[in-house]
Amino acid sequence: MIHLPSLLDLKPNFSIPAPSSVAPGPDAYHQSSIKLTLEDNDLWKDFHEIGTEMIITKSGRRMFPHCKVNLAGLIPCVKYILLVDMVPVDSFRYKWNKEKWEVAGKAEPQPPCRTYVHPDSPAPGCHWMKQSVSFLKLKLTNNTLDQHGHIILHSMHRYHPRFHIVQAEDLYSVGWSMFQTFTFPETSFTAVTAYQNTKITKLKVDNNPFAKRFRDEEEGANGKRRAAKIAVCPPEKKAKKNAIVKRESDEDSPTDFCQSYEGYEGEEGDVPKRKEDVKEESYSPWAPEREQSVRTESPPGTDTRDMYNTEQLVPAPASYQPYRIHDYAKPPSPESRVPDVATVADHPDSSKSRTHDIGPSSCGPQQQPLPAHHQDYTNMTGVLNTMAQASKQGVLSHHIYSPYGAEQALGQWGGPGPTQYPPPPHHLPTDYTTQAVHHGYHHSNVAEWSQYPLFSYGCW
DNA sequence: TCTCCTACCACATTTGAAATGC
DNA sequence: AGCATTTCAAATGTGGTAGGAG
Repeated sequence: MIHLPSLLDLKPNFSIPAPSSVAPGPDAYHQSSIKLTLEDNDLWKDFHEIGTEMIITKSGRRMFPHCKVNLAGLIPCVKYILLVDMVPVDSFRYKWNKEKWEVAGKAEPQPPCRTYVHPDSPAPGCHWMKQSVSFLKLKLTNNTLDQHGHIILHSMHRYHPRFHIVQAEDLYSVGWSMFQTFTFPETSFTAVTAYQNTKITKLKVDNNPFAKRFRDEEEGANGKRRAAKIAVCPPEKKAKKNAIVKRESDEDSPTDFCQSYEGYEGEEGDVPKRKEDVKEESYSPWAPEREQSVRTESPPGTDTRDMYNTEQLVPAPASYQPYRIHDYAKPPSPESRVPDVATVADHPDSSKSRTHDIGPSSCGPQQQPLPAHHQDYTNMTGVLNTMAQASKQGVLSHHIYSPYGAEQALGQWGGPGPTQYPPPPHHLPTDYTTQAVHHGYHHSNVAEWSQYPLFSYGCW
């Protein structure tokens, strides 16, 4: 069992650029070309600047903004599985005190770690790349006994989502598949059962169509309500909506979300106003964090996106240098066959028609992971050890927070009915994890990528 | 007393089936 | 008959709020 305080000590590990020798050469492996960009990045940053909060409820609550990404660089004919999980940003519990977050003690033991598998999974790369991928239906809960597969979090704790792209034919081969992980620091948030920061509440109300009735725009409750309705859902939009409805999967992230958000600028110039507020007040919801120079808002006057493009499992270093972690799947293990799809909100089988539309039949033979991967893996042994060290100290693994210890953390998957919760995969040895490597993408909100065994993190 | 959590509320949006039109 | 579009109601999601637990 890892002691929580050790996590802080490890933070420097992630601020140390890896030796350049570790960086893959230009012809390293094609996975390096995979790009994952966060949609609504500006909205996320708006929230992040204030200190994003996400409501968690017993029955499960969607995120807002919800995770929506664009993928590029995948092999069109190869099948991939997309997953999201939540990892603690640090080892603290927080409290909201006088307009800012303060550390309120050590984090509670990590609740059962769960991973949300995108319902379209598995699907060929062309499917993922043809349009944005939304995790709208992902839900957060504070109910540790949740039976619905929602992601379980602790209130008043900070988390950030990780996106995993697994090259796998099906969920049962995830255990030994190639995968890459992406994170966006601006998507970090504090799980709460009730909003603490009124600025966050306002931002949510202003941007979330479901909360439209709480907007205090145009005075006059009734007139306002009607006006808002007309503005957000004009006739042509409704027709458009109907078309969207027919589209499949979580892609359904209502376009209204984006549209209302983007269009909202026009209304009373509210968005710029908000930003001004933030600057003027030098608002700092994360005082403790800043004291540590661990992660904060973007430096002024720069394109912060590159700086956010950081693959990491702890808050980004102050330098905001982009990193990526390399690693490779462990050779297939009979015991690690079954991925933890127990945590899937919508069973992947629901990938159904839309996936099939562009299914393998149109793409020719399926490709298997390239042998080159193993070669690279071999070449990076030294780096792997470095990361393994960090992992052993709990940086990479969820279970470091587990109240059950490693074995019991695994055992958590045996809980609910077998039909809902397939057998748990085994952890892979952390020896396969690697040190972060500096990487210089220059795309806007493209996350850096990493590769390491899918089951290296504790919940698997 | 304070902090945090829960249940409930009213309202907006989403969803999908039925109705209608071409 | 088949398809596209529109309508409508149920389901779902939202933040606010009161009250309870610790």
